[in-house]
Amino acid sequence: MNSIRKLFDILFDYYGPQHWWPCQTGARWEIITGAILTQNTSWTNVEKAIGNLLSAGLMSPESVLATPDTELQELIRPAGFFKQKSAYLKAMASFMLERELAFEQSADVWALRKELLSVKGVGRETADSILLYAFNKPIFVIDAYTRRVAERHLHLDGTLHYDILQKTFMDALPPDVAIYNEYHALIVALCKESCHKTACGEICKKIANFS
DNA sequence: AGCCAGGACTGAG
DNA sequence: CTCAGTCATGGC
Repeated sequence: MNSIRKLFDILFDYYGPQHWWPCQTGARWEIITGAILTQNTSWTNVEKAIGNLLSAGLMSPESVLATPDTELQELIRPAGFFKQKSAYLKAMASFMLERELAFEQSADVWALRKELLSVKGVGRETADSILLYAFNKPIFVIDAYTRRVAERHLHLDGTLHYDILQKTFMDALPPDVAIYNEYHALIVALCKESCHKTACGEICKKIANFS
């Protein structure tokens, strides 16, 4: 058993299933919207922006594209970087209108990833989050939390290149959407409980026993 | 009063 | 390819 799998087992045993992505409607476009709005931004701010969009009846690619930039920017303002992100949302909305069906049908995850990376505003993490949580494709998401946990609990170099770190996790795990989905969610759960605090909680002691 | 949050783009070297 | 500068709000 490798330590990456062990950590998953410990976290799953401790926290249980997380049923991500955090979402009001569960709609695919809301997941995609959240993935873009949360770029370098706390989730509480993203929730406000998403709430504004829902209240305004603008939670779909079509309605977003039909909204003037300045109006869209006001709605997503709480999520920060609102000028950039309004453009990113529209770019992604156009892309979805064009490619959503093809994405549902294709099993070539890496080809889909490459396509997503060509959309303005979509980097590696955003692309992988969309693939995993909006389309249920088997790909592992690396983010700031993952890097923190990798360094702190798995003795890995948290500054490794995204693709390298991603491959490290994927090679150590079964190619299973449910596992990739849960693992990332569990890492977030762990970080929200203890990684920001100076003192580690009970869970960190359990992890320490193995590593 | 700063510092930072579930990044990505751009330009420079 | 690596690196700094830029983008912006809200919570602590």
